[in-house]
Amino acid sequence: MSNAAEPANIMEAIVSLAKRRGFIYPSSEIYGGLNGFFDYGPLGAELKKNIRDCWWNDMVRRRDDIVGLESSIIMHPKVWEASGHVAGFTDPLVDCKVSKQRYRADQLFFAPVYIAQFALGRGSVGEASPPPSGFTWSNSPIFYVSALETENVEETLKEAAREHKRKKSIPGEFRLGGIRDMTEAKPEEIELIPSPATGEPGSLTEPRSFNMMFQTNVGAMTDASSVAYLRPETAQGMFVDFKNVVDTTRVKLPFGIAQIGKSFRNEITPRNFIFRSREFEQMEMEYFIHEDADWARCHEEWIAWCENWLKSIGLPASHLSRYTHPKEKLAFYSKGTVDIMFKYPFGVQELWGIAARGNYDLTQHATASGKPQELFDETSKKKFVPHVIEPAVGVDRILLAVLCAGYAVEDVTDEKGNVEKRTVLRFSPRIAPVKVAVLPLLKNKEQLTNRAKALHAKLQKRYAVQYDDGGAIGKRYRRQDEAGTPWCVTIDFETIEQPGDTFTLRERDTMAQRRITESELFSLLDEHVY
RNA sequence: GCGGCUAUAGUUUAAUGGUAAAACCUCUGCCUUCCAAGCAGGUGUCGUCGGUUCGAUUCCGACUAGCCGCUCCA
Repeated sequence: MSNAAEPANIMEAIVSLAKRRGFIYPSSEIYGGLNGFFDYGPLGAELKKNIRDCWWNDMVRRRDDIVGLESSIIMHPKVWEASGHVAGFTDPLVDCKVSKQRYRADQLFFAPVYIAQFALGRGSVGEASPPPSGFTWSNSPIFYVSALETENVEETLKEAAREHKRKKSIPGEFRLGGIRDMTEAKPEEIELIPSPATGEPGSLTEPRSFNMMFQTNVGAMTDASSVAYLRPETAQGMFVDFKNVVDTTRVKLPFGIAQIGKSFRNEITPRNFIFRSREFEQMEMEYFIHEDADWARCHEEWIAWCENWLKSIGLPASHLSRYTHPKEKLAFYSKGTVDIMFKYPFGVQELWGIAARGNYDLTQHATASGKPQELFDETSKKKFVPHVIEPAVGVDRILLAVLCAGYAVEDVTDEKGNVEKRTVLRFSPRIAPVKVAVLPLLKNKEQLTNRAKALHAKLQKRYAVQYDDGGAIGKRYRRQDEAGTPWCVTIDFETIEQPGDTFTLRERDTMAQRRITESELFSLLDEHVY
């Protein structure tokens, strides 16, 4: 059961297998591909659908307190203003071309420096304190200084100015012009501002803003009034439709609204296969609770629920861990966020975020829309805005996790003692793209193929199954191993010659074989596929 | 967006300034009584565009995509 693949190459092997077996293709490949986008092939589409269905069934259908929703991908642009995405998604960045350092423009401060000189010119500049008698300030800045955001930016900048004066032997008093950050720099100033890394000007780029929301235009006109965004998260749909759900579905606190759907983020660096892509699918649920409810307990319950759900689709507990966001890094409205982490081959990464968001979102939308988002408390006779616990997970990240966790290359020793490699994807039967493969032992015996086709047709009504009569039986077993099919049933001579109508059931993980009847097979599937 | 490395069949890899090879996979046929058997066939515009050259898959440049490191990840 050893994992023969080198850890360093394991992602490469998984990407290669995913392509070869039809799980995942690069998007638009015949045109050279498109960075950050992927297509799901026949097996990938089944796998992904199964993950969605498991989640939807467990989260919505098998609970009495959660209802489903499908909101539109393009929503009113004001939704994203209220949610903070229009402002908060813009992170202008500045690069230093020499040191290759990158800074957030709003965290990189600069100031022009003026030097006292004899009063030869036409008066002082700016709003500075009066110059010493007999001197006036230089008309234009002699040089610029810069500093990263610290507790005392002004002092740091002054220190930098003193240092520069000393190095360049510039005499006289100095004063700083207004301190600004790089987002406020004029184009002609960029060249003059020194890089914090080198201390020399000329290497900084203009601030470039990376708003991660994809923009489009709605309607025939392409102007400012038609701008709309592809949603960067599905959550806002649940908040915006909160009152609709409350008014039309008889839900009572605590209750949740769940949604599965595509979201879009123009990521600067898509990386790690489908882990961070620009078009991805989210499964989010907003669980609304009373403002006086014990949110911390509810939060913990949802974290545990999510962990158990991940285990139920076959992710090993050994690969799961928790990361609690430090208080000081939380958004001001957040009471706490815990990420369930997964040990991917490329590192331990965020899989499922469970955030206690207070009533921030509903309050924002109430303010922005002018429509109160309140419920009435019959006990206290007061209106209140519910708080929310939000478990948010990416389908694609789960799919990658089950691919990585299930992938194994084993050494198999045959009867003659030869060691061969067996590649297998150990998907849980719940999510496996193919539940069972139906194989006639031999292709050229009609009795076998007829019985096999009949069984296949019967299974096909309820389950994703495959019929395969190509090549030797061993090869077909291995082919199903690579597709992650948990069981194969082989129609052999015992099936048609012995009483009992039994088949060979071959298990993927152990390669063990046993006899099984048709009704036993259906019971087996019924037990494990739900 | 920056730096380094890379791009040959579906996959993994060769060779070569004179238009390419192997294995595996896949498909068709034959054969095959339980773990990638065998035989016979089929499937390739060397990522794209341009430059140098009599001639470029090979050398150069740009672009696109991938990997690694920065950066980013509300």
